Amino acid sequence: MELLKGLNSSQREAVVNYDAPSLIVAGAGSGKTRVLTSRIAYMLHQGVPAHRIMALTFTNKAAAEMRERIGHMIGGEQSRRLWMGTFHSIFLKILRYEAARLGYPSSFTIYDTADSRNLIKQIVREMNLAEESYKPNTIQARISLAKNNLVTADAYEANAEYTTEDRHRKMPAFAQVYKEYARRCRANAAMDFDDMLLNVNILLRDAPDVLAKYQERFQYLLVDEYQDTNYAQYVIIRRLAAEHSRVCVVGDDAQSIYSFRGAKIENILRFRNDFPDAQTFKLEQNYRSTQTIVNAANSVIKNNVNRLPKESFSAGAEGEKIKVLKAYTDQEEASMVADELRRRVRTDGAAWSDAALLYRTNMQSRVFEEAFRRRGIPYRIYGGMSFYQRKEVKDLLAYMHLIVNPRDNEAFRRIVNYPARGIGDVTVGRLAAMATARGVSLWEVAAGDSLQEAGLNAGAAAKVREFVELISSLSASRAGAELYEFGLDVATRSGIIGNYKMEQTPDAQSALDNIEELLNSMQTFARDVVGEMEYDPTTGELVAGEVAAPSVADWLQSITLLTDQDNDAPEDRNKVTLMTIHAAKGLEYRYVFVAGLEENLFPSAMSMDGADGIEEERRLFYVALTRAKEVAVLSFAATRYKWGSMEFCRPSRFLKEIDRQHLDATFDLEDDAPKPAGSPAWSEKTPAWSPKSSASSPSSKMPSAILPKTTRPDPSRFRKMGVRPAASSAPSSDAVRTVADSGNYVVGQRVAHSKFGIGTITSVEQAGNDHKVTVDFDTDGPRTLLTKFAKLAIVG
DNA sequence: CGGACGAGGATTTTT
DNA sequence: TCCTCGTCCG
Repeated sequence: MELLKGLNSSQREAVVNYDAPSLIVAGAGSGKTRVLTSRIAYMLHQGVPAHRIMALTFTNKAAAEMRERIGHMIGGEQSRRLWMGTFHSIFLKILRYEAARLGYPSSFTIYDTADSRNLIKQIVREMNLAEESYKPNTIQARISLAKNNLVTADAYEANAEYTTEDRHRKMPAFAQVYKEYARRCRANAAMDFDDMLLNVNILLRDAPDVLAKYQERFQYLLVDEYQDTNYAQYVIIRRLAAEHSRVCVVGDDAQSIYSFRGAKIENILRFRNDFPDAQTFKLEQNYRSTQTIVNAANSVIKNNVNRLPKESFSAGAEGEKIKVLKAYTDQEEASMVADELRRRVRTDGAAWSDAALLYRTNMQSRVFEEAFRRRGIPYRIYGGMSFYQRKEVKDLLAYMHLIVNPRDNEAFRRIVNYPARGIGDVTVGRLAAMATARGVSLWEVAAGDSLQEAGLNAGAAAKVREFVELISSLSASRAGAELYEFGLDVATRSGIIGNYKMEQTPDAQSALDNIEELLNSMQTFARDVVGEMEYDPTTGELVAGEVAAPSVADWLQSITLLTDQDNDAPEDRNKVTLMTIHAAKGLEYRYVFVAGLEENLFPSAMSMDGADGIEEERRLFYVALTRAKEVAVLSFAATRYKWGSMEFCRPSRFLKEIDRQHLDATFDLEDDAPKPAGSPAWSEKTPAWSPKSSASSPSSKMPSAILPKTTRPDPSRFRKMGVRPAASSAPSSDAVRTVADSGNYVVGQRVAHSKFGIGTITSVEQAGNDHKVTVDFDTDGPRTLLTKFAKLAIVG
């Protein structure tokens, strides 16, 4: 049969035996995605209705790719009806649909990590707790851990073990903070990431009819990257599968790298206990990498105790030995890596995009950026500040959130005085006091007629009313308007655009670029969604036909869980990829460079106090190595700058764990005497879900997302295309100004956009001081753009 | 009330 | 080193 062609025998077994619980243990590069997509396609082919299948993936990108591949195999009509996505995005749909059962409006807001940390900070302040011992990050991590283990605030408070532990950790009031946090989220009609999973569990536990409905609906469950699911996700699966589902989980215990986020490797280790009649399929042949790389990776991972027996092998070429680069400083490391990379790519005639540089922490990227830039090596960085976490984007989104969900107090606070409109802390404090007293939202107080009673003077009250007026009128205009029009309306009338335009700085311009990008995404979304079929989440039946016009709420929903990936901008092609190893999961490159192989960096210092921690770091190293198809190069430095001061480093123990026969090192690793191994004694009686002491100081940064460092158009592009930059709101040369002011935007004019390419203007409209033009792009279709954003260039 | 400036603190990984 | 928070002044 066509679908099974080219599969090896174990892959084929894993595909055709779809009617019983299955554990597919898939080593790195073993064709896991292929098996998963083939299995689904095969099921569809055998007559399983698409709407009976739920496939859970680790990222949205993975889901999109699988959907596309299945579409090719079996047809888009069916693949579109599959429920495929991350736990969060799939269950968000169900949560919106069933929100009422949980006492939420279906328009509830989703708080990202920054939102929830702000709220925690505020609560700690309000409760007058010592900020030294109640660090927001610590609190957040602990709340997250509790939720991931399905411990609600009330359950937490009632558990003496937890509260005793909190007293020891000098946070006796933690349970109260947790309770208040949960209360406030609910009052704001908001859920954080962890709430989504927790609430799904509550829903499935407390609403038997809902449970039965979805059990009936989803009779086939597939879970990818099962080794990285947490307890909450595990219970969801068990609940849904309890009636008659066939669960198929796919994963590799050797690649479990998310325990800091609550992932439980035990889920995959114990699958066969949970489903005693499960069949196991092992995919051990690695089709990705050379024998050297696979064997080297095996030699490292065998140092882990906690693992499923499995030996992956490669039938490919033996390949080059793994080169190890030793540098004296982190700067030199960057230079050596950059030189080596350039040499490889050039001599092999490879593309820059064939190479990736992986590191343990985001902060390591900086020196490499410099080294690459100096050599003119094109690169792109995944990670760092995500697009959706930029201030200007969050501000604009806060307006939309407040409009969609007026109960969202956090959104209210964020924008009530941004851009500055004279509503200060004192005023907000008075509003908040009354809101608390009356048990209503800030918005309700602000929009009510008790401003005077709240203690506001006439001036403050007038400003608040003006703000209320603004939001109300924006809210009213949303009904008739197109998505993009509405977004533009918000950005303009809120004063955000004007505010940045006044600044006339590069930062402000970049903020404007980002706002434009956001507005463009509304346009793209609207265009993509219109005409899509709409299906009932419960039955999978076609609802009312095609989606006519998406709402703001639809759009917000689509972006809240959109984190990274997806943003494959065309200008990012043929560049070296720089990213953390975590971000590299699931990807592959011909050349992989892994930098910073030093004790306390990789393995990270934070992981040193337990055997589990080191094993996870080792798995992370395993993941890093197995990203390489042909060549792996490892590097480390003897000294490294940290917080401005120099530190000495020893080579990572992982280097020594690699079988020497696979290494090409011009020096003796043993020269640098390894530190005595960390004591393996870790506490025996921590509660199953309880954080180890180290787990409570998580990062304050939340990187993710891949955006090019700057989104500014590269001027050289214009030169090459024989065009010149047009209207710019930034200070610009006279020549440029002339182009803009002389109204060169006329119908029929050919123009270039840094992202959408070249197109023809089909309409021009005056919009205040600016022009609103519609451009029919040659490759990308028609779009409405504002010339004030200054990304259009006149061609010719 | 809002902006500018200075000091001090922080860095593991992210759906 | 860089970013965030707090304080001070207009």
